Amino acid sequence: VRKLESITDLSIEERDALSRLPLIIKEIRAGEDIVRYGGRPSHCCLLIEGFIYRYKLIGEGRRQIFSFHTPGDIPDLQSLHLKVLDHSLATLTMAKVALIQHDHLRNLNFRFPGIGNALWRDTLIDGSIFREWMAGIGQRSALSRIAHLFCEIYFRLNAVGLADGHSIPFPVTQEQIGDSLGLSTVHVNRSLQKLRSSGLITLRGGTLAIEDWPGLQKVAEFDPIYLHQEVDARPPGLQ
Amino acid sequence: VRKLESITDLSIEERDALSRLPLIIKEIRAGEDIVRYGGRPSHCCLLIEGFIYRYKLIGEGRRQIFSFHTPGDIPDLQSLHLKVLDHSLATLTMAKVALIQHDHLRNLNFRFPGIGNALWRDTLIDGSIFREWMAGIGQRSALSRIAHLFCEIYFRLNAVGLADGHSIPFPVTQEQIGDSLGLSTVHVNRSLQKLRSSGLITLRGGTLAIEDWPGLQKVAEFDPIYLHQEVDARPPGLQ
DNA sequence: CGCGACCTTGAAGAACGTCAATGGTCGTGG
DNA sequence: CCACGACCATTGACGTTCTTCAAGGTCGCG
Repeated sequence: VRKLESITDLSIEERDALSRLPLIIKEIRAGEDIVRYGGRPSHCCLLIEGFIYRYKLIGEGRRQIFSFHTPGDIPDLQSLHLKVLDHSLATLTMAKVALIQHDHLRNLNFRFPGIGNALWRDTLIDGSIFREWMAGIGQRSALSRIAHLFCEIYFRLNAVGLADGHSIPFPVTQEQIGDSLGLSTVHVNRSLQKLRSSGLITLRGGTLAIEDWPGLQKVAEFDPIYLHQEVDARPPGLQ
Repeated sequence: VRKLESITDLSIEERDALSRLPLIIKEIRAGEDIVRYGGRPSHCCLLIEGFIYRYKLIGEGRRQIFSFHTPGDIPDLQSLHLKVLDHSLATLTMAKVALIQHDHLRNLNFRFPGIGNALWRDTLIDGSIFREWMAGIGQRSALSRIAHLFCEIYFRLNAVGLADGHSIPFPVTQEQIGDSLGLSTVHVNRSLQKLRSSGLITLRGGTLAIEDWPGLQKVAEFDPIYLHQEVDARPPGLQ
């Protein structure tokens, strides 16, 4: 649970206070909304297990996905300071989340500014990732965008120890990939085939395998600086 | 200078502490970088006068602009917690900025958690705007994107009292509009002509006039919820 | 007056979207 | 165990949006 802490920053024995936070554990089925656009949540949502994503509906039947989240993330930390939610949060797979009351978190921030800063930092990284996605959607080709998404997800999962060699779980449909990158399903499909036939990746049954990291990174123009990883920023596990 | 405070949140007489902050005032010519990608600034930059923008270079000769900033903004507040800058900051016009040392700000946050929270909130709104832009670039047509940009800028300028009736200063070239929305200059030009001939706007010599707010808002599908304006969120001045 | 920065215009083409149909896989229920 | 349906991946044909290239045109300024 407190792997969140090791991700963002080194804390002292204030992790003691963290571990005493009252949590409400909740299981949610795949494909359900957790909180909705316009809502005014009174809790934050720490992801313990599974995958979730954030999105917003635009006009008629169009959807933009902003981010995919992996265990340890608190995707709606922002609701601590923004009263009304400007997007929705939904599950990709079945997920286990821990709800934390805003009041408790605020109290914690007050008593331990170090924790507050770490959380603040976390929301800033969130923003940095948005910028990178924006740049990708605005400037990169479809092929490059998809490759970039794969690089990022692999990198992030690897950082929290959820990569298995050069493979990661990636339970995202082609439609969802399209909605996250501003592409149609059909075009995602065709681009994926190119990535596959170039021997860069394999993607099947919710598992993504990076077959050629340098090659993929080159197609993606992936530079992980925007993820602001604290520590060694170790290069992905494949040798 | 402390109009920043009225924007984000109501502060007590901690505005006293704010006004005692040591500032370094600096004037910068139009079209210059203030801080660069990869830098490790030790100051934050409060914009007092003029317009500036944030951007990142992608691949060969492509550029993504993330945001335009108006007086009162602190565009690189994030550098307080993220050591290395993942994008650049540059002036659109001549600008006057106040540099504030990180240490001083951190100290202030420590002594007045209320200020810290307000600043945090500010960075969260920043992130919210990124999400909206991302959605726009990913899902909206060129016409709609441009209209949306105009709505946002007008709305923000109006909120800080810089709108003059239905006109605002908008010293942005068509190339820069294109770079911010993921469009080519040529296409921006053609789309602008459509907006003009529909009688929605006029844009000349760095001044943008909204001729038909409801019409523009409709084309843009503009919903200001994402700007998280505190107060009455008064509708734009044109009655 | 002339130069540079910006806006405008036309034509051709690439990248990507839409529509529509087919096939694969998996879980569920008969 | 098999059949069915739901969901997802795949394919082809065709259309649109947007890009690229290239050439003027306008305006302000030294």
